[in-house]
Parts: sequence; C-alpha cells; structure tokens
Amino acid sequence: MSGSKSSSSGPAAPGIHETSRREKLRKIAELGRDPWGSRFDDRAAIGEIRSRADEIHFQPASGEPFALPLMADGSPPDFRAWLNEQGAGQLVGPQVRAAGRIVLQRKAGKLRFIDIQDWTGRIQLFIGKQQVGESDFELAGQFDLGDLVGVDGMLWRTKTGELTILAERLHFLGKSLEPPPEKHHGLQDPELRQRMRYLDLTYSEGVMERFLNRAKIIQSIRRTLGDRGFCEIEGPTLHTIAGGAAARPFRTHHNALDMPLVLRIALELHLKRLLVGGMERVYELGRVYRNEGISPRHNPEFTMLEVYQAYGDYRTMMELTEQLVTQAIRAIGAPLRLPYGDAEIDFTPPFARHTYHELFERYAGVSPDDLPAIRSLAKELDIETANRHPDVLKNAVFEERVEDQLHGPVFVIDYPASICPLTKRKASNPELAERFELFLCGMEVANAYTELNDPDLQEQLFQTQLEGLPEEDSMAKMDHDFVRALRHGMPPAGGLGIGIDRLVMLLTNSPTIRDVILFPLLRPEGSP
RNA sequence: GCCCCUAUAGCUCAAUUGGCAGAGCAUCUGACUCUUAAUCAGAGGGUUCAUGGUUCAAGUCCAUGUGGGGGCACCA
Repeated sequence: MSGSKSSSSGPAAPGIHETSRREKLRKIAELGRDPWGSRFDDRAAIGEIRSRADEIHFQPASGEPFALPLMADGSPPDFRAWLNEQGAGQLVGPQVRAAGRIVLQRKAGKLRFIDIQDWTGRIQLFIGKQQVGESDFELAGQFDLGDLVGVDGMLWRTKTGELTILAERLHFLGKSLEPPPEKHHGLQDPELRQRMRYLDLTYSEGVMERFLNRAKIIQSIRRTLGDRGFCEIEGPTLHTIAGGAAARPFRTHHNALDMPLVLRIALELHLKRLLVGGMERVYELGRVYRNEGISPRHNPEFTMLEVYQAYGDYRTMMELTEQLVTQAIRAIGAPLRLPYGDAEIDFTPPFARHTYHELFERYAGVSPDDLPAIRSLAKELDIETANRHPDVLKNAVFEERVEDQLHGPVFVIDYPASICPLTKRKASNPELAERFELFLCGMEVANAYTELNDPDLQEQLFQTQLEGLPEEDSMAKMDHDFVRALRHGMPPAGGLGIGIDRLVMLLTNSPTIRDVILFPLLRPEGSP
C-alpha cells in the first residue's frame, strides 16, 4: 500500500473532512455537551424497538385510539392517503430510547431525518426544532455521518409510513473524525475491508451477521460437547516440539530460559496426555499456527477443535461430528439444506460414508492396489514419483483426483495405515487405519481417528516417519515425552479434529477464509 | 518461491490512438418543516502507489520495487 492511502495520522495537515469535523466537535463542546459521550443506560436495541411497531395507534381528536391498518412489511404505499382519511388526530406510540451510529442524513428545510444503526438494525429519527427544542436542534446541526448518538422519543410513523423515532431529546455519544466509506457502495477494496474491519462490520451488508453467526456456531459446539460431558481445557500454545500434524511451525524464543520454542501446529498430543491422566472426555477449541502459504482456504493462524473420548473409536466420532455440525446449523437458525456458492449442501444426517478404496476407484479410475497404474497416473498428473512410499504416492493421487469431487458431506473412511502414524489399525486389516475425514465442497473439514495407544508401535511409527524427511516437514517429530505418557496406559479412544474456520465458511456461504476471520494476517501497511 | 491481474480525490469509479485529470458520494455555502441512496443552485478538494526510462508530450508505453486480488507450489 502506498503512503497516499494511509490514514491521516502523522505530520500531514488534517484533511478537509477532519477539519470540518473538528470544528463541529468544538461547537458541541460549546453547547455544553461532551463530544465523547458517557454512559447511556436503559436503551433498547433497535431491532427490539422495531418489533414494537404494532403498538403505534391513531388517536382521533375525539374518541378512542385505534390500531393502524395491518402492515405486513412495514409501510403501505398509501399511508399518507390513509392518514388524510382519518381527519383530525395524531399517531401515538411507545416511548423509546435508542443509540447508534449515524449512517444517513437528510435535511428537508428545518427538519432533519437521520438513520441510526446499531448491531441489530437501523431506524430513522425525525428531528424537528418544535419537538427537540432550540439546544438539541443546534446539536443536531453538528452531526456528521459516522457519529454516535442517542435519542429519546416516541415510536411513530412519518406520512410515508416509515417507522421512525420522533426525537424529543438528543444525546451526543461520540464523534467520528473520519468520513465513512461511500454510502452507495461501501468499502470495496478487500484489503481495506480486512485492515479496517470495523468499517466493514458497520457498513458492509451481512458482515456483522456473519461474525455473529460464527460466535453462535462456536457457542453451539461448546454446548453440544458440554451436554455430552466433555471437559474443555487450554493446552500450551508454546511447544518445544511441533507435533501432532505435518506443518512448518513458527519459531520463537524464551529469553530467561534461552530456549527455542515453536507455536503449536496442533492440539493433539497434550489432549492425549490428558486421556492418560484420566480426563475421559476432553477437548480444546483454540488457535493453532502453521507457517505456510496463504490462500482462500488457509490463514497462518486458525481455529481448531480437537475432541477425545476414552473408550470410543472413530465411529463414535462420526456420530459426534454429525451432531456438532447439525446443532451448529440449528444455532444460526438455518435449514439443513444450505447454499454454498452455486451449489447446495444437504446436511441431513446421516452423512454419506465411503471407503478410501471405493472413492479412489470411482474418481481416479484405477484400483488403489494397482501400483503400476497409480504410478503412470501420477506421472500424467505431474506428481513427483521418485523415492516415495506407494501409499504416499497413492494419497497424492487421491488429493489431486478425488478430493475435489467430494461435494459432500461425505465421510471418507479407512485410510491406508502408512499415512496415518497416530492412528490405530483395523484389527481385520492392518493395512488400513481407523480414520475418517469429512469432506465438503472439496474441502477437508474434519479428521478423526481411533487413536493409537500402543507406545511401542507409536515410537516405531514416529521413527519410520522421520526417515528420509527433513525434520520440519515431518508430522512425526519424535516426542519422547509423549511416548512416555503412552507407556503409562492410554485408554482406547476416538479423536476428532474440526477446522472451525472452514466449517464457518461453509455454514455462512463465505467463499474465503478471510471472510470468517476478523483480522486475517496482512502485511503491515506501507511496508517496504 | 513462480505466473497472471491490479493501484487515479476521504470512498466508489471514468479518462478514446500517448495530447488540458473527470463524475457520483462525502465536505463547504445557500434554498426547502414528512425526507427515503432526499432534491435544487454554487464552491473547494489530485505528488494518478514509488523510483527510473522512452517521448515534443506519459494516468496511459517500458523497467524495477511495494501493496492488494487470483492461480500454482507448499499445506499427511
């Protein structure tokens, strides 16, 4: 970003907007009002106020008040005519108090119409000198778009039928020194939307709702797990070994101990230590950090849920996954058939279950056991074949050919054991791991295992994985402390990981992960 | 790390073949006591991301850099 787009901070002279706003700020102070406001009790949310529209009555000059004609969506086209037919009298509504940001202003002679917005909605204020008095009307003259104001008044309708607060008293709650974005189009530049998320939340359609839905989804997940007796914990984010996944970590350093540290790339190994310790149902919902590329589906820090249940297995986790997802959809008040881009996802449980083998044959067109065929297919797809374990190669083909086809939701089950070093093998077939991944729109959203609890096998698998791999590329950094924990006996268990950001993307129809992370990683503004 | 696209007023966007840098919103002044992205009349607002280059002349063409977007790679 160039310097010319940077904010007005710094030595540059204040722009024309700021100068005008500071002048008004000064006038507000002159009127004896605090331009930065103070506590404002007992206001109602604008959404709540709007829901009281039916309390507005018409009070004729003589006789009993009566309700307005039923208005399905707010205002009838002929409200003005209806009012004229009623003859003498006036509208009477409940007394309300609201506060919000000024998003539109219209002057009509000595009247002011102002739209204020809080996080539940917008409402129009009618400001006339007659109603608010000399001083408040003078105050209203100092209002700019973006200012925060409060109002006491009567819920009412204008002649056009618009639901309005007829202002009786105005309160100034906070000045904005900067002009808001263009009112027709809002902020368009994706960089500015992420960098100045506060503006995006206020002025871009659907952004507030999306992030409130994110919060509801996370609340729902905690509730679902809590109802089933799971205990939430907070593991360390500073690790000495970046274990539990295959990803490059962020490196850092502890000064007093003069010790290298890494930020965690997964939650897994500490949760399993807690299984050993007797926490039979345990989970963490927290941030992990992976020092990798950025894409519409990847942010360097993201939110992960990992759940472990003693004496369960991966099938237990499949059922739990369905519960977590469908409950989350209910929590945001959405139907089980959800739009995503041009497609629709049907979350009605049970989700489809297909084996890795079956899907491989269907979409790659060759048998996963036919190694020569896989090799030639891999070459066709420009996949590196030299010195790779057959199953690793097979999985590369799977990712290239199969995953994009998995519109889902579909549980892919029974992975080749060799690519799952933390997973128990199937008793009936030790070549296969008791693992599933949940795919939606070609995206991996969940990953679950029957957890490996044999310490000798675990140690051996760590060792095997290490061979021939640069240390930071391997998921299986030898973690002696973890193996020692397993040696004390970990119950057989099911484990589940869910990428919360991706789940939120799917449930809120968001095309990129940056749309569901409030502050995604950006380069510093104006960096060289 | 590689490839493609992109950067013009506070914001959203124009600018013909290389020929005087424009509009809407916002701001300021004025009119209007039921407006609805209010309207009407006027005014001010620019280092065209940066640095070089080509040219009589560069927002426009070229090179390099920076930010952003998209794709690839990376990501079990």
